[in-house]
Amino acid sequence: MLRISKLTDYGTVILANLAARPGARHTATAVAERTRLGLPTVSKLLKSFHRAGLVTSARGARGGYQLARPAASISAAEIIDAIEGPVAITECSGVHSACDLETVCSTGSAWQRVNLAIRRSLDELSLAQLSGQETVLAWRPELSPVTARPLPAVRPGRP
Amino acid sequence: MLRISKLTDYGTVILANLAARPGARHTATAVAERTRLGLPTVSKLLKSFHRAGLVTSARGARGGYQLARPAASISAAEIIDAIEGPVAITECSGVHSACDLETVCSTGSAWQRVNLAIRRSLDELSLAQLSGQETVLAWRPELSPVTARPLPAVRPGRP
DNA sequence: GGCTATAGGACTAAAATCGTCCCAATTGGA
DNA sequence: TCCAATTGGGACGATTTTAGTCCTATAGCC
Repeated sequence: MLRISKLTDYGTVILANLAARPGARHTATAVAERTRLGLPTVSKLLKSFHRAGLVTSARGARGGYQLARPAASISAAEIIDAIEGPVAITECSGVHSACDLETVCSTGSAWQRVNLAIRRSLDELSLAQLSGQETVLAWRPELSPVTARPLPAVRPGRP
Repeated sequence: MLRISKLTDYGTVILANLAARPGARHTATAVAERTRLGLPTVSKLLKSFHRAGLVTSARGARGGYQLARPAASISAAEIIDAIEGPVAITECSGVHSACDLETVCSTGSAWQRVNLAIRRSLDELSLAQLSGQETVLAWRPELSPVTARPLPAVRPGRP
């Protein structure tokens, strides 16, 4: 366990999809088609990303979304934050803890260190890396239309 | 988000409690009283720890549990594994992945690295550290009977 | 034999997550 | 100017996960 939610996982797929053509505007519908995810889901996630400032949007006809910044400068931590809120493996380990006995709670401070370590590795992982634009181990574009994601069938339970 | 479950959190409290007197045998009832957790919950968690080999047990009258190993050699990763199963932040990032297109999925391999980083920091954190036997920042024993946990009131929703 | 414990699993209740839908606001073009 | 396309925000229901309880069986001590 200790996993990111499915929504976050979808989110990375969606952002990776936008990252494939950073200059263009992408409608939620188009992204949904390319990723094989449900339109409502894609739409919802793009809204979250917009609120978090990771994508820019344009309304109306000819509207759509695009990355607000280069994929290399968007971190996995930001993606997770946008959808699930700040990373905190225990109640006490977040930045704004509800637990005011924290200074007394040695268990808490130990978890804090783990939390920081996780946070750090999440900060260091960029969308560019997640989308396979960097350090690609195996890249076979003929297997996926836009991103390097596996085919829909291998991810059971997709919408 | 990205947090361990409440049960796992309780689990560390329980193990820290056992670690306070490693030589003695502790009944589930006694641990429940000292930790202020519900007996059924404590009992269930101790069973899980027993199955995972983290504690030894003795049945019958005068029975009880005790740590199978020194607290310094039990890692946070083992505790989480015992209760939640192996750490894997995405479907694909576990050791035995269900996704056989993994070699094609560059997104997956990037998450794998994060997963390993998390795993590593969890491996390096010992129960001794979690229970405040090492690197204690603030230790005020008068505030807690056995462990360095905060008082019950500060953790809303405990059983 | 009777008391005290753990062992294992079934079961219920509560909570978080996921996915969908609806309607308002905005923009471009016929 | 009106219509079609598109995002913005939130409400809602369904599903899944997580928590917590309970019951019965088994094992050891006195």
